[in-house]
Amino acid sequence: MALFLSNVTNKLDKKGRISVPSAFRVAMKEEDFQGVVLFQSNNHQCLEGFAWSTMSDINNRLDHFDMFSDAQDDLATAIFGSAVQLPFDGDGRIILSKNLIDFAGLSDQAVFVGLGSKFQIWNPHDFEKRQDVARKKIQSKKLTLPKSDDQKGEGRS
Amino acid sequence: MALFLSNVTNKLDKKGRISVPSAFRVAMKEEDFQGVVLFQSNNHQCLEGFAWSTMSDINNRLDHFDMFSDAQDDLATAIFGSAVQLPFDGDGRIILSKNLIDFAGLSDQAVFVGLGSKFQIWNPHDFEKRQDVARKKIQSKKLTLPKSDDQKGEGRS
DNA sequence: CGTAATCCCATGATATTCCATAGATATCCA
DNA sequence: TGGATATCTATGGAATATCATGGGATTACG
Repeated sequence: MALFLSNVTNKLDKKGRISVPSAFRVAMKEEDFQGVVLFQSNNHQCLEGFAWSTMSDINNRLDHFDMFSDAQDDLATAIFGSAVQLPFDGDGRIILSKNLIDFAGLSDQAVFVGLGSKFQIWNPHDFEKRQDVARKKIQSKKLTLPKSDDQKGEGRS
Repeated sequence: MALFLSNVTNKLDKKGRISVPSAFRVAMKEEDFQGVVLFQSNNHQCLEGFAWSTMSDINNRLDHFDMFSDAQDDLATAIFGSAVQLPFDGDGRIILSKNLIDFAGLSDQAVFVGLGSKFQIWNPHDFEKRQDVARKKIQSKKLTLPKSDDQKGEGRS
C-alpha cells in the first residue's frame, strides 16, 4: 500500500497544473489508476489526497451501511460527492480545478505533505502555522501513538 | 464495478437531453447495457442512478427481506416500480422525461453527484444545501466509516 | 400527414498530450 | 578527489484530442 512521507513544495502554474512529488508517484506506481483522488478536508483549509485503491476500500466500507440509509447517504455525499479523480499527465502532474485552488487558498505554490496512507496539499504559509499548532498540541497533551489496532470501534447504524 | 465520484454540472436542453459526465460513462464502459437506470429518491428531491448490473445487486439485497413482507413490497414498489432505463445516445447523453425533471425540480442545469456505486442528479442549488447538511451531520454526529473488515477486502501489498 | 422521438454532424470550449528547457542529482572515469 | 557526463525531475509552452452542447435531418409512429 502507498506510503506518503515528507513534504515537498512545488509550483502551481497558471493552468492549475502542479507536479506531484516523484516520491509520491513511485509510492503509487502499482496502482491500476495512475493518478490521485483529492477532496476538501473536513478539518482544515487544505486538500486531502489518496491513491485510487484507497477509494475502493472506502467504498467497500460504505457498502456495510444500508444502501438507502441516511448515514450511507451523508457519508457518500461528503466523501465521494466532493472528491475528484485526477490522472497524472505524461510528466507526473495533476490539474487542480479553480474550486480546489480556492478552497485551499493556493496561489503560485503548494506543499505536498505526506501523512502515511494519505497526503495533504497546503498553502505553504498555512502549513507552517499548522505544523506549529500540531507540535504544540502533541507536547501539551502528551499525545502518543495508540497500540496497534486493539479496539475496533464498530460504528454500525 | 462502476465507481462514481466527484460532481459535475451539465446543461439540460429543451429536449430534456443531458450529457452524462464522461468519467461516469467510462466507469460503466464494461456494462452490457450502455446507459443508466434512474429512479426517484426516497429521501431527497433528486434522482438516483445506477449501472444496469447494479440493479441485480439491489435485487439481491431486497431478497434478504421476507419475500412477502410489507417492507419488501414497499421497497420493491418504490425502487423498481418507478425505475426507468435510459440508453446513451451517440454522444453520451440521456433524455429525462418531464416526470423526472419535475420531481427533481430541474430547470436548465443539473449536477451529477458520484456516490460510489450509485449517483444522484440534483438541481445545483439544492445540491449545495444538501452538501452542507451532509458535512455538518457528519461532523456533529461524529459519523465515521467502520474499519475495513479483512475478510472482504482484497489485500493488496 | 403531423408530431415526437431518435440519430447525426458542426462548433467552441476545455482538457490532454507532447515537446523543449533548465536545474538538480547521481554516476563514472581519469 | 574532482570534473565531466548522464539521468531524472520540475516547469513552461504549444499542438492535439476530447467533451459538452446546439441545431438540423431522418426515422418511427399515431
